[in-house]
Amino acid sequence: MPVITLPDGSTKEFNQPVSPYEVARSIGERLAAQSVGARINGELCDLNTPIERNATVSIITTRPRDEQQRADLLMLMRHSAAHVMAEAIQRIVPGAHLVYGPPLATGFYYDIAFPPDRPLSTADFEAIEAEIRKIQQEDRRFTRYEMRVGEGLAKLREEGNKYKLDNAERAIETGSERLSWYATGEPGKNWEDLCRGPHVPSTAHTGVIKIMSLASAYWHGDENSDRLTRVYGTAFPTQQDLDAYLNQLEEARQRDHRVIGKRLGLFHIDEMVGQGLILWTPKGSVIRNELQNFISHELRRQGYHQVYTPQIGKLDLYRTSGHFPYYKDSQFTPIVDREALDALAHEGCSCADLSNRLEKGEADGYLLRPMNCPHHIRLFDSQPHSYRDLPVRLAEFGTVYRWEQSGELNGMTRVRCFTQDDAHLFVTEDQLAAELQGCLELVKIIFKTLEMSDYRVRVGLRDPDSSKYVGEPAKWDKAEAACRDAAKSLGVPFSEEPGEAAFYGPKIDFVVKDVIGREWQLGTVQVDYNLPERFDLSYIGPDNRPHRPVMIHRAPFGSMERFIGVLIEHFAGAFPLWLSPEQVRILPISEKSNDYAREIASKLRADGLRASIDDSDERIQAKIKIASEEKIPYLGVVGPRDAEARTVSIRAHGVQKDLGALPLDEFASLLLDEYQSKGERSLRRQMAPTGATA
RNA sequence: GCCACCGUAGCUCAGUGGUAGAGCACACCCUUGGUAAGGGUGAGGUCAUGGGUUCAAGUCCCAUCGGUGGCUCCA
Repeated sequence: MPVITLPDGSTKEFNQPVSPYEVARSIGERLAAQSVGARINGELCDLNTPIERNATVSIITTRPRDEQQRADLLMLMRHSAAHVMAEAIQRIVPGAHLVYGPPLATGFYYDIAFPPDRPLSTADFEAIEAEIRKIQQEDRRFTRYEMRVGEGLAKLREEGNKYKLDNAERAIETGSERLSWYATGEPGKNWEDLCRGPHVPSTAHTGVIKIMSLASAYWHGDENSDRLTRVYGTAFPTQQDLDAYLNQLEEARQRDHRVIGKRLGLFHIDEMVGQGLILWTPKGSVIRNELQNFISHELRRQGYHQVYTPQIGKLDLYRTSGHFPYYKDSQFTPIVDREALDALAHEGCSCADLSNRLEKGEADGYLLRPMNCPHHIRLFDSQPHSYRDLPVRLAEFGTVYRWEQSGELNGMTRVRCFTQDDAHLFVTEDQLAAELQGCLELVKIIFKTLEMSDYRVRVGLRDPDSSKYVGEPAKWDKAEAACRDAAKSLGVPFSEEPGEAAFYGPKIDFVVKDVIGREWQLGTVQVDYNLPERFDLSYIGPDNRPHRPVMIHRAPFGSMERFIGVLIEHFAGAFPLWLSPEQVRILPISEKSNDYAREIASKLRADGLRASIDDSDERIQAKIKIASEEKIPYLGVVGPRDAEARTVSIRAHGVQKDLGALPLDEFASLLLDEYQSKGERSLRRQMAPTGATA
């Protein structure tokens, strides 16, 4: 006799097992008609899952009441939409083998193995979507049936889809005692798919489905395994929901740093220079310089020493550090000097030989540096150190070079040459905790100054099953504990992720999302017991004996390129005053005021502001429009009235109106205050106290 | 690197085998206008590059280069 507890706390008793659908019907026919699934004791289930014991039941309908219900609805709908799409695809390409089709936060995908002679193309989308609509109109019920493990495996073997067989075996490994299928309609007669569910009641409940894109994916994510075609789609309850989503995607695209970077002329990537190599325009360079000055200032306060080291070093250096053997495939090829190369050529050494010898250390060369740490380590080690010297903190805006795979390159966020705001701290065991915290503090200062709050913190630990890490487990344990403790002291939630450590040590990463939802690691702080070992670093302790220092690698911005890429998206190109390439533009109403405008602009420039003037013969409306599109923070409009009164009429970016006039000197000093304070939009606030905003 | 798609004027894009287009930007002229685009004229393209098919290629095929979305990788 199950007693069903509903979300409002009320209960209903039934004298036989019931389904959520029947529970819904007992409440009202309309509810039942809108129902698509349920949470039974918190678990997402089919609408007709039998409930035999007392349970709490929450009905999921097409009219969600809260975020959780909406998420559940979308999950059910999209998971089911993936089936409908797969059925449609198999109607069009009968030889396609299904692999795996999960729902996602923004839609769903289905990995499918297509016959080599019939790959899927975007040209097929229209036909597939037409089939999808047919299947939806057929309104067939999602029908679940189960089999015992042995029986089920036999069925799958007979069907000859190795992928599904593999899915089943994996399910069994994780403890499933039965295998389940969902037919869209009648089992044995209609289309079906091995699937744990749950699903909506019928194909008519799968919402508005749109196929989004094609991609390739490796089976089990293993690049040596089969290459599958991943078909991405999405589904929403209504056309309006879908349109809103597509609209949102388009808006995100307009915020994309690659789009804004081009439109505002912040950086340039040139085919002739090379893939993944950023050319910083004068405007982009202003932003980078401001950020570097900002961080340099913080570093001086925290007792860092700035150093310069070369972009290149001997291969042996990176053999010692481990970078060369470990990351050989993602570095630029070593540079072998001319004499050595001539000699090798003379003895008939082939390219393969050379590569082999370089790898074995039988030939030497230079490497464009993939990391700055080896240089800093050698600099540290060039002098004997007493414990009294420590911590030694060496900082450098160090440019590094990495051969990223061409398919990975992405605007400023994934490049082949980038500059880290890098530093290496050489500390005693006792100093480690405090120094780690100091590093995290720095990252926090940066994120706060730039009003970036939407980030997550990841503590990257080693994967105990992997052999890719160097060093003794005991040291790893110590280092991981230090990272965990430091992260705790940060006061924000963090996740511990095994397998995310660097090869030489664990790390604390700050991860942000770009406009299309991809995650990028920015700031990072890493504890390293291993490189000091490899380079045999030491300092003399109070006991007059040598001790091994611990190293901290840290880069609060991460890479200047990536950080600024993300920053462009964060501000949608409308930078705060201190970062704006052009801070203020003076707009004369007509040619008659050009002289006064020039006078103002040169005064502002003399005060240290980045000021320009628009003395084109456009009308003032056009000048404002143009400046607004260029996202200039402040505009000074001047006409004869202002010239007479020695004032400037002010506009702020994102504020749709004239903020009134200020005397020239006052305007300049307010701008300077705002510039120096970084981030406070004080002038705008002062001029528009009613809270006019973007 | 892999799969799919894309590459036409500085930018955004139209152009399905038969004489290369539009808007914006740019140059010049008119306009001297007080808060989100005044008007006119003009210049600008070996249609990414190289091959091929064809009487004829921006358009079809192949290769290369570059980009986009994913996958894999990311010190």
